[in-house]
Amino acid sequence: MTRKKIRDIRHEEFIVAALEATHKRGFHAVTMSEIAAEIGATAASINYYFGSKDQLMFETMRHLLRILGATHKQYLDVALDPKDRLRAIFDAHFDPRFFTPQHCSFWVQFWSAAPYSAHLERLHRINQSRVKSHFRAELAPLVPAPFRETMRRILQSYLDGVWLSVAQADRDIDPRHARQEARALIELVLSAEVGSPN
Amino acid sequence: MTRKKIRDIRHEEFIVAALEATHKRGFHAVTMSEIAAEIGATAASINYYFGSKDQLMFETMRHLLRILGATHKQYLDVALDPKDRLRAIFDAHFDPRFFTPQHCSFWVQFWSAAPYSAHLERLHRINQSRVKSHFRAELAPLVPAPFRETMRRILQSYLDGVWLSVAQADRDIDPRHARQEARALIELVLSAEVGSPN
DNA sequence: AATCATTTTTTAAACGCTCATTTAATTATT
DNA sequence: AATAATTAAATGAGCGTTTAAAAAATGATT
Repeated sequence: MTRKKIRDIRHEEFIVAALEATHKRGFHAVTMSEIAAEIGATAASINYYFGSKDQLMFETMRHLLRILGATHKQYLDVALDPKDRLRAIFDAHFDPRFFTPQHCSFWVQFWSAAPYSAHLERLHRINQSRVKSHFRAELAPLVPAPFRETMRRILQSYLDGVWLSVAQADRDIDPRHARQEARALIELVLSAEVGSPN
Repeated sequence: MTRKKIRDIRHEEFIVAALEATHKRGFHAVTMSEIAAEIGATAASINYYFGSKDQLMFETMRHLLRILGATHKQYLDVALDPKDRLRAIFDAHFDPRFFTPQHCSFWVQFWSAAPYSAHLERLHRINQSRVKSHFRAELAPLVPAPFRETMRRILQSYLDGVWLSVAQADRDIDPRHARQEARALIELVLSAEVGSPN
């Protein structure tokens, strides 16, 4: 019997509402009332369930991270070789379940606000080191050590950059295309002719 | 006679103050008083010179764009071949005069806030299409047409991503190193073996 | 040089508004 | 009847902006 408790239902609803409202109005501009209105509720009930606005935003980001983690795991489970495992990182980030305008907006704005809140900062650090170690692990069998860190930073910056430009909507959301370009970049990185200056 | 008018002096001072204060407190969190305090002035005088907080932030970004534009021009002036011209884009963005923690913070937060303000949005669109056409022009002699747009998006996303990760201070500011990695990426892109799937 | 009117620059204080949060009461559920 | 969920209204703090007055700079006239 998967009879959900009301508490869990509201939790989910408000998080979806926060994503939608943030996308519409911006991370800082959005108000409790706007978020609540998204599901026909009232600002006070957010505090009843989450305690504060900050906490709601925090939980919303954790929600995104859970989706990302689960999606990543799925791709890893079907990966056949090291290259597949590297692709899995991008495939997860660019999965249609994760790569949506709402999520992009929230994602980018949350991270750019993170350095100014100890609470959010912590989440950022955890996530960042998780992604970093994933990249390192997957690159290990593919790229010789001296170039590995450079390649990792290139891939990781690219990944961040895609989100940024999508959040600014000068690029449409197209998961399939995003994945395709990520693969192109992966090919470039893996085909690197070592040390060809000028 | 370079006797500056007080108006120009204050303009400059407040813009520097805005960069510093924003870096410390965050784009949205920072207050007029904090910015003014940065140079021992008072919030009201910001409005005297700029009219509003929004306008100050707007002018501050224009200031950054002017620095970037001038720096870029310098590099273009000494570029000897197409590859140099492509490098010039990255060299300008990663020039020590431009690539500072304060500028990074402001840069990233400004752009992520831009979609929610018509005023800022306009600045974003102008800048974005400027950068885009620069990339296109410089890539034209270097990359065959069918792959040019993909390569451009890869380079541009990478560029954005570097800023994002620097703003989050999980990567130290090191202009020389940033440039070096950008060159590595350029080499990758230019050495692309066309159409090598799987 | 000195005075004084005029303009520019600066500030302290007041204003008004928004918004997150709290409280106390109401409605729904068990 | 008791507990959980929800809300309307009150609270209070923070902030950008306005205003009116003070202070500083300017410059014309002795």
